[in-house]
Amino acid sequence: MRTVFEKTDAIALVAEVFRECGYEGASMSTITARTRLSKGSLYHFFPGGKEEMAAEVLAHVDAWFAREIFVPLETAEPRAAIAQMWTAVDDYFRSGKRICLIGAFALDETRDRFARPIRSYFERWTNALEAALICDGVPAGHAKQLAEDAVAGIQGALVLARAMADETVFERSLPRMRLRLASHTT
Amino acid sequence: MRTVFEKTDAIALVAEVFRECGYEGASMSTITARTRLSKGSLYHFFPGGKEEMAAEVLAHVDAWFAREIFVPLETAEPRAAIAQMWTAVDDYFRSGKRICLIGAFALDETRDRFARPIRSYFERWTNALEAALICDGVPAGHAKQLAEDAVAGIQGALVLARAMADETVFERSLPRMRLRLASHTT
DNA sequence: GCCCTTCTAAACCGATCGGTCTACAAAATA
DNA sequence: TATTTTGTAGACCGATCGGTTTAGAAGGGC
Repeated sequence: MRTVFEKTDAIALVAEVFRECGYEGASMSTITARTRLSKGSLYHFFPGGKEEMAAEVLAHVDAWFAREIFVPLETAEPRAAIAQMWTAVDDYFRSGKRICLIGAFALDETRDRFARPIRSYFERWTNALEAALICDGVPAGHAKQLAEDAVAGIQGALVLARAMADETVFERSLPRMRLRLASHTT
Repeated sequence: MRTVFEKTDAIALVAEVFRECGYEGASMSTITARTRLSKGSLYHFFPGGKEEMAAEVLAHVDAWFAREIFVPLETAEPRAAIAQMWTAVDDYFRSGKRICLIGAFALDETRDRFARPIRSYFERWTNALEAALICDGVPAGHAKQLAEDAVAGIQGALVLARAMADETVFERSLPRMRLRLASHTT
């Protein structure tokens, strides 16, 4: 039997393995086992091996956030864009059952390998949110800190939810952060 | 030449390697290289190998937090204990240059290996902070959420600081969280 | 002095690592 | 149908993995 995949499918499958195991924890054998893709297929799609897989996965995640969150924050009406951000975040992280792959990569030494994409993901997110807040009337000095608090709060809620193996932590935390942020624009 | 170590020294050295590389990223050769401890020494102190090293490191970290943060929160006067918590946190994470090893372990599959200690570390922290807040007059329904927000906020600030390679993120974030928490007890 | 415990050093082991290669099946092109 | 392109399967490679073992140096008790 022969199942044919597209590269896009491969990226999504591999992403889930990296998300669960981390970069070092995801060996080629776990990747092949969990994705059901043979080494042949993987090296066909990613000639550069594990490093290329991770790089493309990071780019794929970044593209999703850019489309669903960053671009709206940068270009759309601020209130609507911020509302969209919270629902997209809740969607993406499946109410805390999924973690942020880019945040996870940032913690150990794999950060050094992918410093640029990791950094630009978080910088674009906080900058876009800051701009939207300013556009919505928040004082400039205040907006940057609120934006950082929101993004950091999301990351922290994911860590806590996973550490306690209790997704309700994330579910309860997200609406509170949303209200707290909103309270500064009204 | 022969340098003699105590087990306590070994734990502290190994802890730093796990903190920087993660569990899977810290191979025996990186551990021996960075700690300057030979395999012989390591397996003398930790007959159970890597897994035992990590377990003892987790216990060591937990003991530090218990002494400096959890016990004060559980037994001392609430305001003073909470103040002590913020300074201890700032101390421990060296203003964001260090990450939380237990938080990092929680993100990938090494969480499954050490689920119990990881979970109990965060549960004790949030529970102790919640109790101190209630003792200080915060409504019971409110206190748990404030406690979770504070602990998650710390973890998130560490992720963000490291992702952006900018320790000022943590330095600026911590006092804000401190004020926010304090504002609920006055 | 002596022994015995404690601790270090490194050679060594099978297993697994990331990565390469050959062989070939299925679609696409013609 | 013949040919080329695209993708799959898995044997295979040297390097490194976590772990074991042997050998011996340092220090304390006698």
